[in-house]
Amino acid sequence: MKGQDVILGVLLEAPMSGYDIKHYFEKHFPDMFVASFGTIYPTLNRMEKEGLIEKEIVLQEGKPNKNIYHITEIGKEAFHAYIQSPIEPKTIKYDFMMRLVFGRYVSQQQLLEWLKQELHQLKEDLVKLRSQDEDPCDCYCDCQKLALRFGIAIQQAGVTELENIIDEFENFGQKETAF
Amino acid sequence: MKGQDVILGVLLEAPMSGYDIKHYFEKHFPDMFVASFGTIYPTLNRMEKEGLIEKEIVLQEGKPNKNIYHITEIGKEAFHAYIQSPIEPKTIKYDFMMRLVFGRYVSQQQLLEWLKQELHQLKEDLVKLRSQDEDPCDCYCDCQKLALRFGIAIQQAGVTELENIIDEFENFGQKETAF
DNA sequence: AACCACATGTAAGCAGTTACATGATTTT
DNA sequence: AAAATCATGTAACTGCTTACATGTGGTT
Repeated sequence: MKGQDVILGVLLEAPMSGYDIKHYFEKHFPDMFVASFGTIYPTLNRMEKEGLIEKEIVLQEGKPNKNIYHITEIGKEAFHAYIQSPIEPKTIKYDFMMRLVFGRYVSQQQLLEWLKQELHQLKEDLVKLRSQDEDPCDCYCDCQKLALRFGIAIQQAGVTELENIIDEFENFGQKETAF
Repeated sequence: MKGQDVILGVLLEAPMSGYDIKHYFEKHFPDMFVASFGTIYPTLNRMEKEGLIEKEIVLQEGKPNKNIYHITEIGKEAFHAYIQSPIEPKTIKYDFMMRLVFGRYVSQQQLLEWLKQELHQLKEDLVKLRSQDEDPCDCYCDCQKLALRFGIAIQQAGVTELENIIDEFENFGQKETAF
């Protein structure tokens, strides 16, 4: 799964600009895929050259022009090649987890700060996912609801466990260093 | 967090070869960090040149020689620079989740297969984590136990939710297409 | 006979990031 | 006056992957 595959997937739903695509990613695929403009724009240009997508320049007043891309037949074929390929194993780079593993090399205060920081982040993400789940504007198909539900379950578990860990830490852990 | 930082972290615990480091990663950091030999060996060579680590060649009989690396003072400083830098946001590339989102473009059979496949994978990973948690040979510090506990909680939630989803799918979902 | 574990390494390539450049409009 | 939103793009770089090369000894 690379940028191209995900871009084709969203263009299958509706024609969009690179700018739109990035915001679509951020809204609908948090914790699934990240892409910066530096990836999206060059990828779109390459895809257009290869005939996977076609550009339509939309003139706007007071705003820069938009390049609206729509998927071609060749693009649809490329998407189906992806969707029928074997699922790639997930890859995670979870710095917070690494910090935990290396926790013995920092102070208890530092560790607690990290825990609280991560909890804050997880909670924020969870709120986003839930609001998306309840939003009737995004007319999700059942599959998208499934993905959302799966994501929420995992996120919720992370929040709960972190809360427990922080609780224990504040009630027992800190004392060990304090005395 | 890049390869170098994690390598320094494990060398802080014990001197190791590149081969050992990879296996250490796989055992202790599943779902946190992945690195292939193609990353590890060149990184180790670069780090040696920069004076972060030092090599000791251990001759072995019947086996190839080993390059055992140990961390230097400069290496320890580099590790502390990492551990005191702000935590990087986690990055995930979760193909399975993407497939779910794009699920409407495939058959119900395909979707169910994906769900079962992912459940199998998650369960396998969970078993690994649990066996590590119970293994007294790896004398973990409290922080490592915390990391493990956090990882297990998330993994367990994924397994449970997927099982529910598959259950519902087999009892209701399939009928819609079958009749 | 084939394959896996042990052990290290190189070369080519790729996907993606960061930082920069441009520039109007709207909000704080 | 400053910052954010809208909108696209390039150039330099980096971190990593894939595939290959090499070779012994033990297992199936």
